[in-house]
Amino acid sequence: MTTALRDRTRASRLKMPRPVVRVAVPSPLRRVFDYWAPGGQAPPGAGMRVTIPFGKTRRIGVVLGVAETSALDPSRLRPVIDVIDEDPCLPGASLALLEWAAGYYHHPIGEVIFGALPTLLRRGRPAKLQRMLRWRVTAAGHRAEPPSRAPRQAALLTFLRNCQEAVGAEMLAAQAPGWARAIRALQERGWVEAVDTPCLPGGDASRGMSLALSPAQQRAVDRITDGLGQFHSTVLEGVTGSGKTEVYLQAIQQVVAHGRQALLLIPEIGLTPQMVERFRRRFDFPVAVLHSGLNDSERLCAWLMAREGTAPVVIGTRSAVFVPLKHPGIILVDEEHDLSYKQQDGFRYSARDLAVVRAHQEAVPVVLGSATPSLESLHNLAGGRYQRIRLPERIQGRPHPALRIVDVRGRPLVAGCSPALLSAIAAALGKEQQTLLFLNRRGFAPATMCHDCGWVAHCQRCDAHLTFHRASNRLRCHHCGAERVMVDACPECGSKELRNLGSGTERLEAALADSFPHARVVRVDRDSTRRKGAMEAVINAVHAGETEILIGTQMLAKGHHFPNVTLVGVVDADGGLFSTDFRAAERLAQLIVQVAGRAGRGAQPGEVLIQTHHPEHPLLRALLEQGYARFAAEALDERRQASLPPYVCMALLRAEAPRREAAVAFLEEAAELVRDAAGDRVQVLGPVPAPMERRAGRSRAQLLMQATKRSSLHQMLDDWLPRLEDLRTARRVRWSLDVDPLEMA
DNA sequence: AGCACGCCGACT
DNA sequence: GTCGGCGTGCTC
Repeated sequence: MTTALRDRTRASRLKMPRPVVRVAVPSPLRRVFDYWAPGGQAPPGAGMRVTIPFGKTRRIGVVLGVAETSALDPSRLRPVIDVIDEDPCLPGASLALLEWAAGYYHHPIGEVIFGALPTLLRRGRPAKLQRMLRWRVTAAGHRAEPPSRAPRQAALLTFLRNCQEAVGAEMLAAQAPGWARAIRALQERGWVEAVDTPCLPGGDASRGMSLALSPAQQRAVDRITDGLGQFHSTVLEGVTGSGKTEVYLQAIQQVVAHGRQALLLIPEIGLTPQMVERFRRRFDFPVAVLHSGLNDSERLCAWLMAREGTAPVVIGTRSAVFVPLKHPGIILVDEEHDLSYKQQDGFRYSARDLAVVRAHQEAVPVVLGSATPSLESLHNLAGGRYQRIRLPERIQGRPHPALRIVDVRGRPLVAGCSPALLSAIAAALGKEQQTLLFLNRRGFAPATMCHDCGWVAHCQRCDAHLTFHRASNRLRCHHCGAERVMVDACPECGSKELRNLGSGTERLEAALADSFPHARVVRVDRDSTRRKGAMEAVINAVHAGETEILIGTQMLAKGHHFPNVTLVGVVDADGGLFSTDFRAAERLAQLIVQVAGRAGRGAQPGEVLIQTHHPEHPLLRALLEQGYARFAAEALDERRQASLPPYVCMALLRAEAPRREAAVAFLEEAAELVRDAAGDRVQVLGPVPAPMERRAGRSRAQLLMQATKRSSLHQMLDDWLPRLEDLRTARRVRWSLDVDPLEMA
C-alpha cells in the first residue's frame, strides 16, 4: 500500500473531515464562500490568496479562516484550485480591521479586502518585494585582463569599470545585446558581483536636523509619545503655522527609535510632495508613500515595504489606513476634518474613523491633527474619549491675521468684489504685497440667460444650469461633464441678447486684470491646473514674486505657504450659511480659518476679508469674534437641539434609476422593512428626492435612517440588508448604503 | 459584478 | 432559418 493510500484510508476510518476554508471573493455579495481545502497539503491559512472556481469563472480570493464543517450541504462545496501565498498576504491585524470595516459599513467583505490590496496583488502577483539587481566590478575584475576570446564580456567589463556605481539591467541592455549571458559569465569568473537593493530608494540625504521645539510643541511630543505601546487618542489642535508638522516629525522620530513604524495619513490634495519631501529630508531611513499618483508597481513596492517593516514611516492618503504594518507604533491623521478622508463612492468608509479603530485594535496611539477639528472629534473630546493638546501660538510669535466681515448688501460688485475688497487689493498692491482670493466656483459664469425670453442654458441630463467657460467658449455641466459650444443666439427665441449671470473664477480673473492692469493675476482651479505640473509652476511663480493677485477655488486653501501674502479675500461666504446641508456652516468656518492661515505667514501681518450678505449671522459672528472653538461649541449645541450628528447616528440608503418611480418604489419598500425590523428604535425619513434629483440622466432618491443608539442602527442594518437584497424592486435600481454620511447630496 | 440561460425581432 | 436584445437567476 502506498503512503498516500494508507493515509487516506486512515483518514476515512477516523472520519477526519476534510477542512473547509472560508474565502472572501471579490464580488458585491455580502457573503463569504466555503471551499474544500486542497488535498494533500496543510489547509491555507487566513490572509493567504487562493485561486477558486466561482460560478463559471475562476477568481482569486482571500482566506478568512479554516473550519471543520460548513453550514452548507457538503455536496455544494468545490475545492480550492491553488494556493498562491506561502505566507499570509494580509497579516491577521489587517484582516481584523478589514472585517471590522466590512461589518460597520455593511459593505461586502470581498470588495473591502480586494479594495485594500494593490492591483498587482489582486491579479495574483507574488507578494514579494521585487529586488532590483545591479552589477559592479569586483577588485579582481579591476585587475583582470579583459578576455579577448569573449568580446561581449570584455566590452561589458570595460563598461562597468568606467562606471562609478553599480549598474541596473536597463542600462546594461542598452549597452550590450545579450548582456545577461555575458554578465553571468563575468560573475562566474568572480570579476563582477550583483548587488541587491530594494526597489525604492531610501532617504539618501540623511541630515536629520530637528528644529528646536516651543514649550507647547515639546509638551505635545511628550504627551503623544508618553504612552507608546498602548492605545490613546489625541486631538492635536494647532492653528495653521503653529508647527504641527514638527510635532509629527519628532513624535515619529521617537516611535522609530523604539523600532516601530509610523503611519501618517494626509488629505488627498496636491500637497503630498511637500510633506513627503520634508519627511525624506529629515529622516535617513526609507519613507514609503502611497497616493493615487503611483503606478501599479510603485504602489506594490511601497505597500510591501510597509508590510515587511522595511519602511519605518509610511505616508499616504485615505486608502493607506489599510496598509499592513509589521511593527505598528503610531497613527497620525493630518487635517483630520478634511472631507477627503471619507470615500464618496462604493465602499464609503472614513479613513479617519478607521484610523482610530485600527489604533485601538493594534494598541498604538492615534493623533488627529487639525487647526479646525471636526465637530465629531470635538464631541469625542467632550465625552472624554480623546485627550486634547493645544498648540496655541504661531511659531516665532507671529500675530494672527485680522478677520473682517464685509457687508456687500447694496454695494456695487465687480465680478463679485465689493469696493472695500477692491481698495484693500489696491492697498496691498501699493505695498508690493500679494493677495489671495477664494471663490468656490469655476468657469466664467454659473448661468447663461436670454434677456428677451428668459431661457436658461440647462443640462439635459441633470437638474443643473450650465456654466459658461469663456476660454474654451463652451457651456459645461459641472455635475455630469456634458459640454457643448456656447450658443450665439437663444435657441428659444433667436435673440442675441444672452447674459452671463454671476461670477466664477474665470470672470473674477478677467475683472481684476481689468481693474488692476499693472498687476499680474493668476488663477488656480481645476481648469487652469489640468496640465501636469501646472499647479507647481503657479506655486513657484507666487514664491518667486512673479504674481500679485492669486485667485483660486478650495484647492488653494489647504496647506500652501505663501510668505508675501498679506490679504486674503473670501469672495462669497453666503453659500455656506444657507444650505440644505447641515454641515455647510462647519465647512465654511473651517475654510475661513484655513484660508486665514494663508495670510501673513511671513514678516507682514495679514488681513482677511469675508464678503457676505448676512453680516449678522450668529455662526459667522461667533467665529469672527470668539474664534473657531466658540463657533464649534455653538454649532454643536445646535446639532444637539436639532438631533443631528454627532448626537445621533445616521445611515443613508441611496438609489438611482433611469425612472424616478423605480428608485422611489424600491426605497418605499425599504422603508417599510426598516419599520418592520426596528420599530421606533430607528427613525426613517423619506424616501425623498436627492438634492439634485436628476444627474447624468438618472433619477436619484434617498432614505435617511437615524437612531440615538449606534447599536440600534447597526442591529437594524444587520438584519435589514439581506432582506433588502432580496427585494424584486432592488434589481431595477442601483443602490448603495452610506453609514455616517458626510454629504447628503 | 460577471456570466449564463432564455425567449422574441431584423438580417447574412 | 440565425445573430443578438436584455430580463432573470446564480455564484460556496
